[in-house]
Amino acid sequence: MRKGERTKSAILNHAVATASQLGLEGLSIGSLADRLEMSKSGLFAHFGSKEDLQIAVVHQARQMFSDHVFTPALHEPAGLPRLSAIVQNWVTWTRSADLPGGCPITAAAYEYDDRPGALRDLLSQTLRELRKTLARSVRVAVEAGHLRVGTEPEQLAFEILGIYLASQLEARLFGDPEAWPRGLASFETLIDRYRTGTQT
Amino acid sequence: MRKGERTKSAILNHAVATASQLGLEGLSIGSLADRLEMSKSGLFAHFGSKEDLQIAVVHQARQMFSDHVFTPALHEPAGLPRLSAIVQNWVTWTRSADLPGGCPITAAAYEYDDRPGALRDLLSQTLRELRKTLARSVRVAVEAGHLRVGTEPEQLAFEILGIYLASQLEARLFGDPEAWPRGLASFETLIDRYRTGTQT
DNA sequence: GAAAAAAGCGAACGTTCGTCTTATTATCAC
DNA sequence: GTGATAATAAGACGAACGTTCGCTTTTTTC
Repeated sequence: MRKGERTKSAILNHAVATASQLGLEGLSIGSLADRLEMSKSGLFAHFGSKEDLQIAVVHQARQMFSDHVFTPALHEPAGLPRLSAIVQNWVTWTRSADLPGGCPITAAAYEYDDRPGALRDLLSQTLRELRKTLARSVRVAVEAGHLRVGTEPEQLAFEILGIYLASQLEARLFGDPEAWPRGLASFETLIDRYRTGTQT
Repeated sequence: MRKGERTKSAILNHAVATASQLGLEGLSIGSLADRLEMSKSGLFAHFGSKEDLQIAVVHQARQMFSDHVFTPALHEPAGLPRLSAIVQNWVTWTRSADLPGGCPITAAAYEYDDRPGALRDLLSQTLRELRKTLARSVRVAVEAGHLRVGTEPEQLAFEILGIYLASQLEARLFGDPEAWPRGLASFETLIDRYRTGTQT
């Protein structure tokens, strides 16, 4: 009852890394087993089907996101500092060595946005929560007086997501490390538009 | 020498539509042949390999992009009107019935951003050109006095891309048609920040 | 340490994949 | 119309896919 969970965890960590590069569909049980030096059937037994493996991968990625992005941001004061920390942590996590293909959640979301099924439903819910968290941070920042009254949380969260998506795409597709600073600059400019006290 | 090109064109149109939903990797010669009611080998003969088929699909998508997005925008006056037309045409094209999975270029770019090879190179070049075109439009808009002097074309093009990516993702993953108006609203707000005469 | 349970392995399954070779049919120039 | 050529079809190939089945090994429990 103990060993199994350790193995399963190791499988999922490798699977998340692979999925970040090749996508959830690019995962193959055979090559995953090879990389982990175990048999196909032994690996397969931990999940009832490939789809269950893919779902487990998404859950693992969600957990990682929570651990590396959200939770550390709680150490920052609520409002704008916390919002900035989330964005910064997100970028940092994306660039970590554990994720050779960048954020596995946005990659999977883009991959499955047109394939109805359990995976799309799960990813849709995951991204909705992510957006809701960003919007909540914006709302708190308004209430704390960091951002102007009238700032639309949903719209701002939407634009932050856009900046992230563009940064990741350009960083990876162009192999241009300057994409991340450019994205963070866009984020700063975006926030400045709504910041209290320094509004133009 | 005539019939073959007609068939090839029909194949590519179907392939682009399929790729917009399932990705370039999701293309399969067998199912494509079934859908077109021809044999696998007959279809295959038009392309030397699957990779060549995928490359042809990207070229076809580029041509479609040019025909539906860029070329019509040339009827608008250079500068801001043309930039707005490009964005508007892009969204309209994305939502057309021929593209059940949205913009095949951004989808493919996200799919291959971590897979080195000829396809990534081609997609990288394609997206660079797209961004360059957007930036050029911004630059012309500045020169025409539509946008403020000091507006950074590259940064603005980057942000427009981000808005597009977020719109497409939310529209398709959430099945939320409001994502497109939200994206266009973000675009308007973004432009307003740099517009001459109406700056806050 | 023995018994019970969990974990992993090896081989095979039916499919589908891309690709190749060989043959047949359709198209086009003359 | 005929002959050359292009276009498509039929079929088989080896490999990889997800999945299933017994069987063996390892781990855990008592």
